[in-house]
Amino acid sequence: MSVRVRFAPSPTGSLHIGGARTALFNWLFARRHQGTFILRIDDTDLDRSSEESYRSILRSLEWLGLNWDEGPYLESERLELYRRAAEKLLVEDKAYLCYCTPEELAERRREAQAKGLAPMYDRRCRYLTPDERSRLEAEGRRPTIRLAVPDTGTTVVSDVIRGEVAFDNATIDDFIIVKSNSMPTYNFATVIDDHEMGITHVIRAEEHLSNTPKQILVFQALGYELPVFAHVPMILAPDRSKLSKRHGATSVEEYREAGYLPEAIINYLALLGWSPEGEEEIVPLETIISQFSLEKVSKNAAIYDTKKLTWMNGHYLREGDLDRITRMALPFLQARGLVADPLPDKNYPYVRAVVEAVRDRVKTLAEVADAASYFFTEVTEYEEKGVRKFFARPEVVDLLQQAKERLQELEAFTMETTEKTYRDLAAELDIPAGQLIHPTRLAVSGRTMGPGLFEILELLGKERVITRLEQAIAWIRENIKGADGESN
RNA sequence: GGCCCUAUCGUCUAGUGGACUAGGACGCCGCCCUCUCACGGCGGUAACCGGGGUUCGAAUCCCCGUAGGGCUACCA
Repeated sequence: MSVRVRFAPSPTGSLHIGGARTALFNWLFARRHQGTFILRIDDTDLDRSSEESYRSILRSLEWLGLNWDEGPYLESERLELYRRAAEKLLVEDKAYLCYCTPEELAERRREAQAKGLAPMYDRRCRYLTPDERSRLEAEGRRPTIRLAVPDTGTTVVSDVIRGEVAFDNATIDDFIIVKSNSMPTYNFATVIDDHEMGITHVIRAEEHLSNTPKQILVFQALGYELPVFAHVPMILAPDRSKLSKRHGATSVEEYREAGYLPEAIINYLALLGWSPEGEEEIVPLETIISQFSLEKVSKNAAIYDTKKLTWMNGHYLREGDLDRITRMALPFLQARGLVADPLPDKNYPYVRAVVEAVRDRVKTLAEVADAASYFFTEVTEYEEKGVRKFFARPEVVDLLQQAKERLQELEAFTMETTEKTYRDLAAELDIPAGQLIHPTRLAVSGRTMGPGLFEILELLGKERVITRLEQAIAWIRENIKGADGESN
């Protein structure tokens, strides 16, 4: 039997990293077994579902490369299926109409808790007489449908990751399967869909483990065959609490906007709760797919660690195909107004070269843009620390002046020729090359760190280098006391 | 409160009774490389939640605590 799995988010927010990992594990499992990965949207909660969330989730999945083979199916478009199933259970007396209102239920729940009792539904509508029923209906009450749960016996969840987990039926409520607005509840719709869609493996977050016996009861009531269950551990925020917005970036879209690469997120997420055979942490997707197995998924909840993700992102940024990285960096450069949008084709090679020079020393696409600014704009200020260190020396104006003159004579302005010029000059002056290099970097970039100086010079080109050198000399003369040997 | 899951360095994890002096990765620290910053290389720091068992032997099996998490909704 071929594998069929599904990812079934509710469209009540953007895809967060926990959901992304659940989707990833389903996707990996499908790909590993040449199965089918289905996307289903569990939008039975009319109040909380939104079109924007739906679009955002699809966008995130696509961006991550978690392509689905079927769907997206919307539960809200499959209501007839749930209605028929509920009808069948009603006819077979496996479910019943309940006329209690939410207010009444809340009140009884509150009372039970006050007495220290388990806040379970008291099943009062389970054995209503026809008279009682028509009286309640006459009151205009809109009923829900509840499953008639056996009060004895146990329901065992057989879970690939956790083994056999037994639940005492007596602890399970006669839970609602159809709401009074005739929408099915999650525990009902999910069962029918999993059955109808021929889902063979239900891979989902651990928060659903406790719901599973209820679903199994529905499977059994409907006479459906059970799928295999696998409950993957939750992903927790750094303070061990459940993930939420107050923990900073938790949605896939936020990571995308912060300049993370999909392959880094995929690699990182794959290692959160699962581990490959070797000791290598940078694992190509093909390897992850070929090695992925539910049995190797760990049981304990994981706390996500942005530091490791960032490290991985830096790796993929450095190693990735340059054209692709450049394309991905482009929006970040444009957002800062550094390059035109759209970028004229003739400017592409320069942007590409800048990205190449800069990407070795940053970890995100946003940082690529930050580190590249002076390749696209004038240098208007010099880093304070660098000024003190390199511009404040009395001989610096003379040094920059000499360097400028030598560079001016250059025909070919390349990494090699500029470096030779600097090395030779340093040798002639009998000073370490650094004394020339550091002030020059500050002069042409405004910064004390960055790519190798000669790489910068070649990229900037002779004209801009000379101009920036002159500007720096003027700036020093104006701002640094006693900078010019002859002025006092 | 009831039910369920989980428990190895700060974090992600390897580990399925002897190969454990507990391995790897991120982070952090140091050194090397070097025009700076990174990269890279080398080295270091750091963990089996506690208590009882079982066993010749326990990180590994069992029990009890404790801690964290989940479910207990006309949310999913």
